[in-house]
Amino acid sequence: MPEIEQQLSATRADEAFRQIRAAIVRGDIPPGSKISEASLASQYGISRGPLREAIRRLEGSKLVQIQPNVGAKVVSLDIPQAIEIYEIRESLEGLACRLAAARATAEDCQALQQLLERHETQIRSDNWMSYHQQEGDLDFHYQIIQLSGNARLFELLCGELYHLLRLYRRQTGAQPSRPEQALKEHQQIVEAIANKDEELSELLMKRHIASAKKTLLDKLNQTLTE
Amino acid sequence: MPEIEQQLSATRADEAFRQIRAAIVRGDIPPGSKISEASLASQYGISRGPLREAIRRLEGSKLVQIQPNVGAKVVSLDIPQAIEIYEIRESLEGLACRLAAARATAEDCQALQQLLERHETQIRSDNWMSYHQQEGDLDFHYQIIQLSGNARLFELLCGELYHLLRLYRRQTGAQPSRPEQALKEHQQIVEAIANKDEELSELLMKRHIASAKKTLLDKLNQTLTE
DNA sequence: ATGAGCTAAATTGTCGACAATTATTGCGTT
DNA sequence: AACGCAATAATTGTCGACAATTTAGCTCAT
Repeated sequence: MPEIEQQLSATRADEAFRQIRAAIVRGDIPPGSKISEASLASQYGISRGPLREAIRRLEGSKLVQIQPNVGAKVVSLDIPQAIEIYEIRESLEGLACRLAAARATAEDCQALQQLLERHETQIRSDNWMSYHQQEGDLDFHYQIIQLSGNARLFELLCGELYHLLRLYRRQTGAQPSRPEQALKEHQQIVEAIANKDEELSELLMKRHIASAKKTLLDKLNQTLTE
Repeated sequence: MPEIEQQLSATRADEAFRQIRAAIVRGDIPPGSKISEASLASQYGISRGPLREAIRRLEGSKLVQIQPNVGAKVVSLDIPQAIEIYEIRESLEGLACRLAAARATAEDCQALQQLLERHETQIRSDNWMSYHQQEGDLDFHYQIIQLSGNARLFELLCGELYHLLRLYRRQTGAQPSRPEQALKEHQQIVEAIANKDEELSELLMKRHIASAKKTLLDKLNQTLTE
């Protein structure tokens, strides 16, 4: 019996891409910092060729910005840029939620319900850290987006925007910060989906995200007036 | 006097990226066809290194799909995928139009008006080809999106989705096919923006795009039932 | 004829070295 | 001491060659 080799990535460039992306989102490579090809190449034990390919793919994910003949820098999001992202997210997740309401089966809704119940018990427990808050919140949104059935929408939201959101949250240390309210809104959303009420589902999801956007707008105004 | 060298792109990889992208969108490299690194490299007179970087960036633009150890293929959109794109576009351009209504100045609205008047005269002229139809239509949407003031939204719609739309239209030979109706809808949208009616602007734009989406849905059903 | 298995050709992945550009350091002048 | 400039160091861009993998073609047995 041959050993089962867990082939995480077929190519070294792909492997480097995933690891660097994780390092950026995790905050190990701080936002705004310059990426040295030679340094990273030796760090991952690969040549500069595959590494450059990985960087080009990171650019496609909007996680780094490349300046020709100068180098790549990890993106650093300011508040106006984060607001731009939230505007897009509000629109797209509203769409996702409407589509989910149209297509979700009874089993799908039950799974969503169970997810929320898990979150509720976790909120009431003591070892509920802000990290799990964030991940729990993202779990819920991931599920909804996947239920939309629009693969490109899923790719766009979960494959691009969410990495940027994670990055921004880690950069500013901003946690969702209102777990009970968020859970309540999540429950309302699931109820609307279960009732197959497309319009209400979209409205509630947009409002849910708009409340997070408003926090950013307040922070921006606060920054401008002080 | 030294000759003025028009430095279109700083690097060969970037130059190749733009040229290949143009070739794909133009249809010179047909959808679904495989991309040979050696062939393209010699065609553009560069080495395989920069070419591979260009391909990785094309993957980021969703114009090619890469299979490790196999190669890159130009994407080939079927009707369900095109519908997915139109769903996203409907949502995002609705957002863009609402933002544009909120921010557009009187001069902006006047420029939009003049653009539509140019289109009107072109429609009534004889040498009005479907190619210019499409470009004129895109012109209008470009302007609106730019007026939204959301740079990331502009990047997303005009830098990614629109290339895919062009590709799909060229692949299927589907022209907008209702220039008078489209122009009328464009005029209504501009009027709503000029009145700073955000909700109506968003509604009209979404409806405008939804009508194109419906054409695709009809085609899909027709394909399924025949 | 058809299909499995092997061999060879073609294609992709990776590397190290060199060229070109940019960033830095140190010097000299004002 | 501050500024500009030149030489140098560091970094990015590019190339050609080799390794690894996939694909194509061929042989041979059923």
